[in-house]
Amino acid sequence: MKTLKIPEATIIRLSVYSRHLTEVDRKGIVTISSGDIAEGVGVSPAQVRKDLAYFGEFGTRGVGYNVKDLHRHILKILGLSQDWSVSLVGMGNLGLALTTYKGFRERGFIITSIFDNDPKKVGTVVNGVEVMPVDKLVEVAKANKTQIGIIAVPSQFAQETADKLVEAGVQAILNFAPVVLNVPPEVELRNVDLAVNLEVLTFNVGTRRS
Amino acid sequence: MKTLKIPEATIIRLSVYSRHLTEVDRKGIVTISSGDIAEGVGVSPAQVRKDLAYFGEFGTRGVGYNVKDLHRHILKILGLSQDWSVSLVGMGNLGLALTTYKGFRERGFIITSIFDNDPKKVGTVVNGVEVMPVDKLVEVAKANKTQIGIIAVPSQFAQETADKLVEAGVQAILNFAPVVLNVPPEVELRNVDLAVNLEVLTFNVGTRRS
DNA sequence: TAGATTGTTAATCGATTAACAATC
DNA sequence: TAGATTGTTAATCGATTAACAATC
Repeated sequence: MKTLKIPEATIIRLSVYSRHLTEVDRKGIVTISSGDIAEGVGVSPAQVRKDLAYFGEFGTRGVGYNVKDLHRHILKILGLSQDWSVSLVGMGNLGLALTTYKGFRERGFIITSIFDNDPKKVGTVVNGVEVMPVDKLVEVAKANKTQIGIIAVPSQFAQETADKLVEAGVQAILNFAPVVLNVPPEVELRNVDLAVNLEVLTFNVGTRRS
Repeated sequence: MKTLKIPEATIIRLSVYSRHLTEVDRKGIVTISSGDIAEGVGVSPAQVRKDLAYFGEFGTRGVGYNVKDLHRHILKILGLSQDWSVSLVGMGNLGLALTTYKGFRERGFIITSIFDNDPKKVGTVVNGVEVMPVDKLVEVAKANKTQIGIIAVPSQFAQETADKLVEAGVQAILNFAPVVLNVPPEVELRNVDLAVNLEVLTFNVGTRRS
């Protein structure tokens, strides 16, 4: 098995293709070409074929790709042929939104524990999961074999939360706090910065030739 | 003024530098080198200098950059030396989280109108802004000179929401629905897909040599 | 066979890194 | 002046696009 370096942009697009294939499959369409996929998601056909080619040969020349088959392959590639146990830390408005976000469960991300330090929140049940004090994080997340931690706490508590998640043995962390976190290299870290997205927009608006 | 094409990655990093400079300035530090910034945000010093060089010469050789001065310049570049009037559509849990998100107001993004079609939500006041029916969107957003629209509605309503925002004359749209939207080229569009972020993580976890 | 579409290579384009002259 | 650090160029690395042979 060759381990070519895969561009992250390719992974993001695979995720988008996959969602598109869900739609296409729902419509009962059996076969799809790279051109069809490309049109559906707004990239070039060559890009679609190139992205898929990193992982194997999934199509038939002259015909295209079998929708169900390709979809299965992409889900497998993305690691979505299994469920993932997720721990969410921080039950503010963002935490609540993430907990109830349909897109997570649909893709196999199951929130199995929730932590917050607010005594008013501890003990309440959100989406079927009881909110526990952050003190319990390491113990509970370990016991649950939690694989992914989501940080939705205020920035000043983000690093200590990350430390606890690492101690609990998570493999990956998704961080919504706009700070740079330090985690050991064996833990995958990804940052989502909501304000940055608006700032890219305002930069683009500002530099538009008009 | 030369209009070199600026990488989007540069814009994202400028946003990160800017947030770091807020911290540094708060500590009372007056001068900072590209190496200090680099260390603070986890990139290389050359990258910092290159990013800044797209926009001018902000430092002093042998000395570094004046913190306040550089910060002001970056904010100006990002279009943050003015406030932006933002309209939020969809007052679900995500909409609520976005409305109360401190990071937006801090950076000059002011949510001036909120729309939802749920009669139970219409008329309520969230963070000082009254929720209005989506029917009113075009009229109200126009009257407010709304510049940015945020889409936080279920996927199946995302395109019609985008259409209304375009009709209202917004310059940019931030879309949280995991669908591909069509908007005219003069409207800037950016998609935030929360599930994709988790999928990049699970892909990386799955392909780790271990 | 003729038409269609993949998989893959080569060419192009773009972004990052390294190195260093300029200069405070 | 000596030391430090920028701004910028050249070299490297990586990703996208175009083209086309393979093949259904």
